[in-house]
Amino acid sequence: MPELPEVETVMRGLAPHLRGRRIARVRVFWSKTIGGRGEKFFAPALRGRTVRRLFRRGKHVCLGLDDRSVLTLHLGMTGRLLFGIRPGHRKHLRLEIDFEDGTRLFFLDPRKFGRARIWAAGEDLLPSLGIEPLGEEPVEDALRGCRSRRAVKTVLLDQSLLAGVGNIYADESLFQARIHPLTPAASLAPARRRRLAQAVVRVLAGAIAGRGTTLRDFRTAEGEPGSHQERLRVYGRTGEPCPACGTSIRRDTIGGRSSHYCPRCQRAPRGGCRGRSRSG
DNA sequence: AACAGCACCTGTAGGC
DNA sequence: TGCCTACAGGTGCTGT
Repeated sequence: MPELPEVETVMRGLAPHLRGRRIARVRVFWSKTIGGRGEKFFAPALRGRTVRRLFRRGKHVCLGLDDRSVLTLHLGMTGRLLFGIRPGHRKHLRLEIDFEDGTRLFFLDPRKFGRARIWAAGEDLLPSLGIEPLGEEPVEDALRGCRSRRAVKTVLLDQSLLAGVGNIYADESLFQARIHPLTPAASLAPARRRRLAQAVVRVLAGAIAGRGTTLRDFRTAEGEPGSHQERLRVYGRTGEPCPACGTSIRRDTIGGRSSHYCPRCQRAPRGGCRGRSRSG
């Protein structure tokens, strides 16, 4: 569910409530939610710590603590971070963090794909992640450095290249850049590569402005849905007319993920779409 | 190296 | 109503 814009929105909602707060108690209700050194280490490492700052890295919400350790929270597909929950949501409660001032943070996660992990002071934080698409390093450079013949859609989802792009925004970016999702990444001409890089940045920034996309589960830290779903052009619009040319939006499975695109605006790559390469 | 397939999980929507 | 299947915003492992 949550991609970069949703995680950014959650983090921004949490920050004013958590900054400067001291952790009083941590309760784990589903042990597999805890990564790293595991559940036994988790609560003792957090108790008594004060949250200094919140930030986001890829799809992780990060809490920087006063001992310079970092708590990272990944929401998986259905994770929510809320300050209050309804009785019906109790069964999805995986983690609860109580602060000394009475603030209570609930981590709900029906599908249990979410993870919480502590990174020790000085430890390399989330080392497998690539660049931040909205950070200093240009997305275009990251794409240029990618020599892969994999489908560009698959490459956009590769967190070790661009951290934070998920299925919705990969499809939306490719549509905006008018690039077919099966185009081999390394075959993108410089102009199209630049167009794609610009599209990724624009799409992500636009989604943050809309406080994220709520298809079903996503909620801000205040419990409110995002609004960006209204602005999606192809994702989840299979069979609807393309907003640019009216052609029916297609949905194919690429790299195991549903992929939505306009077959007219996003032309198939030369040599066919299946990516079958001849050797030589 | 790259890729497909599946595992991890639960909930919901749609067809019958 | 119930049963069944398909599908879901993510990631990580295994085998080919």
